[in-house]
Amino acid sequence: MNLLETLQNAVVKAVDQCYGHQIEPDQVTLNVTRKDFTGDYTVVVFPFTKAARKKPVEIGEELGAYLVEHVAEVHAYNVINGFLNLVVADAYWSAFFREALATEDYGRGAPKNSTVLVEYSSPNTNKPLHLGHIRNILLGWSCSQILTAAGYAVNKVQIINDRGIHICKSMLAWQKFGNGETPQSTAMKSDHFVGKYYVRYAQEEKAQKAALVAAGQQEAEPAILGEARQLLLRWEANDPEVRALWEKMNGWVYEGFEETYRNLGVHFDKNYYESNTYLLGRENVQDGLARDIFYRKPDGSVWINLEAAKLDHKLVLRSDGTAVYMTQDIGTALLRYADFKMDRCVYVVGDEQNYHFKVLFEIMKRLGAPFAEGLYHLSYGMVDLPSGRMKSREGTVVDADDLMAEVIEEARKNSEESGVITGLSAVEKQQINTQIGLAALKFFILKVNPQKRMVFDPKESVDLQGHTGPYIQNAGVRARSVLRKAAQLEVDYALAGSYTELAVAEKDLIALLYRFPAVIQQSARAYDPSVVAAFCYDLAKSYHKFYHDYSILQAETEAAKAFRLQLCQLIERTLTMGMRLLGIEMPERM
RNA sequence: GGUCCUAUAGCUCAACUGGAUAGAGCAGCUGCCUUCUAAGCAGCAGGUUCCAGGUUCGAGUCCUGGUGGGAUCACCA
Repeated sequence: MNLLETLQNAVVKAVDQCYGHQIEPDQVTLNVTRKDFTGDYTVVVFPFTKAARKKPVEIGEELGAYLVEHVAEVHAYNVINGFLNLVVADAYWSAFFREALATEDYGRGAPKNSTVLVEYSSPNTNKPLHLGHIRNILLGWSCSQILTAAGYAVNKVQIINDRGIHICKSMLAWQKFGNGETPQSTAMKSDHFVGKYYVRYAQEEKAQKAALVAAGQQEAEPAILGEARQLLLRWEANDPEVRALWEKMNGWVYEGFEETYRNLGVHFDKNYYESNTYLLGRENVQDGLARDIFYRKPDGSVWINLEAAKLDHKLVLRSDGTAVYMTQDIGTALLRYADFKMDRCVYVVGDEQNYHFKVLFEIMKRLGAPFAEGLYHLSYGMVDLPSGRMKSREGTVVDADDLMAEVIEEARKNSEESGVITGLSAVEKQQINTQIGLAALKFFILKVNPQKRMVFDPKESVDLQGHTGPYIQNAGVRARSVLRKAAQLEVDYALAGSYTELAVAEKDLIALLYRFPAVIQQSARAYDPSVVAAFCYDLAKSYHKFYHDYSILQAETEAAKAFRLQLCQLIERTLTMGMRLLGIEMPERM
């Protein structure tokens, strides 16, 4: 039983003993005591006033006295207004600390025997990844890591939108204007290379459109659009030549994506491709039709009536019998179940698709899919620039690769200024600058609640001071530095156990570390990495202050030194793990 | 128009299921490197939590009604 439960149960018992009133443990409001008051946990006593028929302060006194007397973990109490602050015994914190220190992967939850599928990224293959994808990818990766740490078996997948008119446009432009050039011959990153032809297509279409307008034919369609459509038809008819070109160009895109993923430090367990899944789902719809889950209109199209779920009627098969997006998603979900037998499935997709997923989940429920209750849309808001929305037309789209290069370059400049790593090799420097730059970028994005639309200021994202990834890395680096020095000394760690008079700062750090496993669970429950991000920042901040105020290697006694070094160890491990859950590496020095 | 999301310091963000005096960072101003890494620490200043009602011992948080911002409501994906 953890401390919170122990205290809650103790309060239940105290209320029963003192007032003969029965309550449930979850009716006890127990908060972490705010900084300005003494204590570790606070019981809100207002809810007991009716049962006790006494003033809140009196109740607090009585409950506090009872708890101190009967509960070993409660060492002291004080009452302010209707709040009963409990001071947890140092002995409890010390015992916890020793146990946590001895736990290799402190923070990790017990295996839950439950499988979660996380779908994220899911790009189109016509252009390179941009800032919006970065938020998606970081959220997806981080959630996967957090769910894993919470005890779930996690599989990461993406579905690649590799078919459709968009890729045909790139193909067409390459055929027309490419003169056979390749990513190799132009030394371009291959997804950017393909993206270049998508842009080239758009230019051509615009030019043709302008020519038509000039000729007074506003309504006419640019010839090149017809050609692109023709290409799509040939693709659908399995034309070998078109398929070969399609495979070549998509191959280039995948190569480029892989590089970006690698640089971001993420990967997938399985890729799904729309060219394989876009025909899926029709049989499931036929099946559902037979079970009267769907209905057919006179024109042959198939629909579902979701009015009972406060949604609309939704089309699931066109009148010509072909699949729509929804059909495909139904089929893909069932295919994935066949592949992974997941209990839950998380879709990391932008919030413009909220309605789509509401409908999808409702349909899966009605189809009786075994995982239907475990479907979750991790919906995130768009990333705006200080100047407003990113618009490809205005060229304000922030490219993922450029952005990463930029933050790393900023880290490099700062490293040179600080001079700490001047002695290292070029490779080591590069590694450290990469770690720092990416930390800045990743933390900047992940510290924000996913649900909210966020403003991304490139200038601010390369900040390395304050509420940032590098600030947290720096706390870890300081701890490592001390530990490195300690390794050169004779330290008798057996003495740590005799250090029992904890300073407030030390106890606060332990109390913070104590929350780590619960933070991981909460973050997993909410599918929200910002919970872990906030924790890492809190811990780093407390450690920085501790580091400033207390001497570790020159501690007053050998026992204090041994204890503080162990404290540094556990903090370093916890920060490293917490940051890893965000996809952020900890550098050795900085 | 219907539905959903959102509004907190000059700016970017916090505030666990309703709990104490709404917190951080940035930007601005002051201090602290002869001592374990100053990418740090300490301090000053900055708020009618969009508005109006309501529920409650207690509301940034819940309810109702407004206002601003956004998304969505395709035989597109």
